[in-house]
Amino acid sequence: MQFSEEEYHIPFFDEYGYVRKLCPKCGDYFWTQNPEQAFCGEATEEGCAEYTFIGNSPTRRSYAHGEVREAFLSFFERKGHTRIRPYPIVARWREDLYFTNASIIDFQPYVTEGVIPPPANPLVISQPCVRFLDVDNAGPTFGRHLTIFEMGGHHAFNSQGEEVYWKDETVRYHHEFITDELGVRSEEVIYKEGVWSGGGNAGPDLESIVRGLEVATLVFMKFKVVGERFIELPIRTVDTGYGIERYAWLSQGTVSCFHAVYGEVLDKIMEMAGITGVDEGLLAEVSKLSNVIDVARGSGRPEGWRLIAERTGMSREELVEMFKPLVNVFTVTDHTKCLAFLLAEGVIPSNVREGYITRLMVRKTYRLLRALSLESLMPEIIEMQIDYWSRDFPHLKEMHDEILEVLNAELKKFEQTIAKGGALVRRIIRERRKRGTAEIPAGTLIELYDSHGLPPEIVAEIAREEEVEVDIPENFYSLVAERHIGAPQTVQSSTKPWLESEVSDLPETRRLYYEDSYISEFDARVIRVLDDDLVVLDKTAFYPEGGGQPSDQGYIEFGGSRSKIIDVQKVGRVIVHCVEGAVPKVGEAVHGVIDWDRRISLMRHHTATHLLMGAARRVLGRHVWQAGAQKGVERSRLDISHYRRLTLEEVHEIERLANLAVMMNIPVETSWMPREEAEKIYGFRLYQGGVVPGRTIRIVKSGDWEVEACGGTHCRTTGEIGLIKVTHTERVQDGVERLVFAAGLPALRAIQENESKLMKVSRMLNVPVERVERTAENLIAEWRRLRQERERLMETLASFMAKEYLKESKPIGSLRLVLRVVEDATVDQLIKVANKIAQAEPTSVVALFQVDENARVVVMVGEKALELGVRADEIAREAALELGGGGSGRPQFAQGGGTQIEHIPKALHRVEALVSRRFGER
RNA sequence: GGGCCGGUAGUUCAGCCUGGCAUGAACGCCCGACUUGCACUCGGGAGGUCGCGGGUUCAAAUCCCGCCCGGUCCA
Repeated sequence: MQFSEEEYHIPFFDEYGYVRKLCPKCGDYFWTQNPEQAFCGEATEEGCAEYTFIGNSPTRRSYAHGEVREAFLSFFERKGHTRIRPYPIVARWREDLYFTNASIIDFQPYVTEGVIPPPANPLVISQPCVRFLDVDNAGPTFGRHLTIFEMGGHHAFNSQGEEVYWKDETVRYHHEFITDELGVRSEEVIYKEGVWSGGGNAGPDLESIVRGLEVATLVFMKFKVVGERFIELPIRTVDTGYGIERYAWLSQGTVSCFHAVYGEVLDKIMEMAGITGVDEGLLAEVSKLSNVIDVARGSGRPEGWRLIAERTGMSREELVEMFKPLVNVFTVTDHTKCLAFLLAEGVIPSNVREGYITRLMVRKTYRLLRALSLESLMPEIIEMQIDYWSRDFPHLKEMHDEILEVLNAELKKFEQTIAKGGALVRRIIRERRKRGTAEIPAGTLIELYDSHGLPPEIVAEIAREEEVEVDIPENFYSLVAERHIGAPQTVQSSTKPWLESEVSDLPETRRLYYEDSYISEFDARVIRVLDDDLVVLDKTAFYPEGGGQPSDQGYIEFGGSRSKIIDVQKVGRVIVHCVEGAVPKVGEAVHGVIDWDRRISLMRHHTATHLLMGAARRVLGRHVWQAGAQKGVERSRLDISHYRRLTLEEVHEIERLANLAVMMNIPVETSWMPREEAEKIYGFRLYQGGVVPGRTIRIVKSGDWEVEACGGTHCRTTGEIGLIKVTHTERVQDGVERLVFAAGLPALRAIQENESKLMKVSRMLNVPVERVERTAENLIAEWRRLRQERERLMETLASFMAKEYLKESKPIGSLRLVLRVVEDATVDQLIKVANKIAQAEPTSVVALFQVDENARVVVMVGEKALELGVRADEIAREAALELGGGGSGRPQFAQGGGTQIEHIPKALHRVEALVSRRFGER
């Protein structure tokens, strides 16, 4: 996709004498005031330019990170923009993203699609953004890419009725900011044409480039992307992104962006890593070319390496060796800030979603620190980041303890993984060494990573200690990926998608349950019947399934008949009832009655969910978020994010606090509020239940205990819940704990059921309840003692039996045959006896039979007999054959058996015949 | 959400593929010898519902199915 010149040719360019040129290197069009400018001037990977601001700033003065932010925000405030506070970096209000990766994300999709008005128009914001996609670039590119950065955005939302500003003004604002405000000479600013698309939207954009560095992208979002086609949006959005860190870098002209932004944090990490006296001049040369060479990996464009060799007189290998630790420090500096921010917003490292990304980042940082021998200092570094950044983001300081708690728990886990894996690797090496080959094949390497989480570098490191070299295949990670292809993706089928069009012409159903959640009977009129069992009414008190609350049930009466309502669903703005039995006609009046026992129980459970959520946050910490919930009539469940298994004490405390909230009999207030107002008052913790669409949202507030955006039906006061009992907890995934609980009468029932069980046990033990525990302990101890006692007796008995049986043995040649059926014995016992006989008499051949529903035979051969060639497995097999079964074992010991117990005599005879035939005459 | 690995003595594990004695291994623990004592070393000993529940089989730690618990990779 490409846009025509027309899309970019704005009056500003003509007025300022800009000309449009085509860059022969990267093939992009750009606008410049300098007719001599040959290339686009951006330090791209293609090498259209190099950084010329290093040690040579184009701005009037140098700006610290915070100064750029403030200069940007106040400049646009003066230009009539309203300053907006930044949103969270965890984009909990969106289902398609984990993190806020641009300032416009804050306003998608509701504002950009016209569902709700923007908080201000135009507005300006400096939004911290997280881009995990850049995780491998953050560091090696000297700070051009960062996993966490601030995006300055001035946004205008233009609609038919409200035209704010569009392309020309946007570029003029930007130009004024960069020239008048920051003092960059106008002819140094190049605008490069581009096409932006993302999040289902698209539009032309202009990138602003100064001395090789792209410092801003000015996007004019005007299309919705549907398949291959671009459809004009009703709202045209000015979506600008100013790289706050890049402006700071540009203005300071430091050797890296990290030097410009991270101040004392970078200094301290450098100091910890023992990196001192880096040749600034050399560093500057490498930095200037960091767009075309990757000094950490030794990769990049050959002409880049040639150039750098010319300027520095150093080879690629020398440079890599020298710069690798430095780049590692950059990467660590970036990642630890990102982690501090993520953990501050309550992300728990886990094996799913944003938690997994966070875990990956913790582990990568740990590995890098390990390479610098600093792994034990990771908490300290994170603490430095908290300290440094809380000047601008005070919530970091507030979450200080929880950030470190979660981090330490995660580090401990990883250290355990490594320790366990290390032992495994050493075992594998020893095992292979025994078989002659010590090296570790690629397949094993992949399995170690995939199943045991051991990165190949760590395996190699351990192997080196064992003096084994490991070859890591180039395409290691694609080999891992190969193991995962063919895993079928389960697609959830949505229920009756065609239904929406069938009812979209109908007016919104009046929701009586929101007017008064205690309405249990109502009169209404049928306005549509579909499919012979789906009924739409003009108004209803039946709650449709939603927000984890199941639909109501009950019945409707009309014209003398009564039909059950078995399901209620919301389709768009219309509520559809699924009827069992006779169906009313369109226009008919119906009387609806809700199954009130069911509904009131659901209401108790729903309100109880909110109270438990509030309790969990109080007991476990503010990192706790709802990760899912399902209400039921008898039992409900609430999934919460937490970094370790809940202890019984914690569960009891949550239970206690929740019931305290019940006893306080707090009024539960529900109200409809404009989204932006609610967010302002209560913050984003409103969205515990997940995404809540719409311009106004329903707020359910239980005093100071808990506030959530929620569409469910609730009790009037918390006291109506009566009782909350957590019946069970489980771990649904790493970092998510499930509380299963009951509210109201089912809670009482749960307690009574437990009591019944306890009483039953107490009766069985014939002791009072208070003594049950002690008695059970005694019983177990006694059972243990008896089992050991029995073992000893069996042993004694076996010795005795062995002696007796040996006396009655029959000599055959030089052998002694012990052959008999033993009454009331177990196979284990027979083995013991046979063992003792064989040990006492080396010439013995023992075949002992045991009979119950089946017959079994144990055969044991003494040492001498074995030397003579008696084969226990042969005897066992032949005897068992006679019994209609099979047998096998080793020459010295074997067993067999069969179902035909009537053939025992034949089997006995066959054993004797076999032994005498083969060994009789000797 | 899906894939893979694992659950056996207090701990780390072997045995499982190919069903047939858990005389399992190492460390730890207890007793004894050596030693002033400790450590080391040597000798002896205790310690197991083989995660749980079904099934197949004469016979299951081992094979099959389900569940529980832990680890790990991917989206």
